[in-house]
Amino acid sequence: MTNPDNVVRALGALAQEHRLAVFRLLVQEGAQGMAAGDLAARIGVPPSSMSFHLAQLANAGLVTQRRQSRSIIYTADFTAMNALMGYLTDNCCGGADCGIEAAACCATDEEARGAA
Amino acid sequence: MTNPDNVVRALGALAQEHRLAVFRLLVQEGAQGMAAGDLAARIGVPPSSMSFHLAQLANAGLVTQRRQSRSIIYTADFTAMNALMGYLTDNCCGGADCGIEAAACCATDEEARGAA
DNA sequence: TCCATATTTCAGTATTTATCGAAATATGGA
DNA sequence: TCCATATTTCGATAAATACTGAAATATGGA
Repeated sequence: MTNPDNVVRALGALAQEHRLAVFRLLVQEGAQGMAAGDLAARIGVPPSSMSFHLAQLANAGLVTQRRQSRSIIYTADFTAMNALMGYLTDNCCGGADCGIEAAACCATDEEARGAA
Repeated sequence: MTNPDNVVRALGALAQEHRLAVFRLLVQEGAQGMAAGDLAARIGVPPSSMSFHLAQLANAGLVTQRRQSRSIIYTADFTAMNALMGYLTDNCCGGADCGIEAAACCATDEEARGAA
């Protein structure tokens, strides 16, 4: 996530009403995640549209997916999210002491997927 | 910056190679900021293109501008940037204790503009 | 006033993106 | 195997965005 292309792709993925809502929902769900169909119902878009949006988020590395029986569960990738925010604030104010903090949100993605 | 529309606009503004580079440059410049023409030269795009991109960033509230003689100096709006990041991580993991930190980067915008 | 510098607006074109119904694919269970 | 559920892919259309040269606007100084 440390190269401009990936960051642009991630920001572009989030720069859309429905995808932003999906991502925030997944961030709030945490490691549990949510199935594609549930997301479609919750956000209020047809399954095919949700699939399109989820593909963009996944392509951008912002969400991961796992199959659970017939459903595909999507989970926010917190590591990617933190890297994204770190990129935006990188070397803030030329490195002067200005109180910047690298946001560390939630568990790492490996933990979120229950890799334990 | 706390409503989805504004956030989408801000993310869309950053989701473009040149604008992302401009914003990061301004973040690194801090309160000093940089003139539109200098930005165009530094990024390597024609002045008219830079103007287009700066307008998008300004419209999204990510940068502010001030005139200094014949030049227009652009400065990153750190307050907006922090609000943006806060929006993405809002209620992370359902509010469970997961180590989330609201990133506080650099000075507030008022301070950055030298309102003292 | 006149000129040089700095930036923005305009116009036209090419590219990308969002949308969603219908059809295709994949899984689980009887 | 056959059916129901869950998701994705396809196809076509509408809308938004990026790009940049030329012209317009604004400022500062002689």
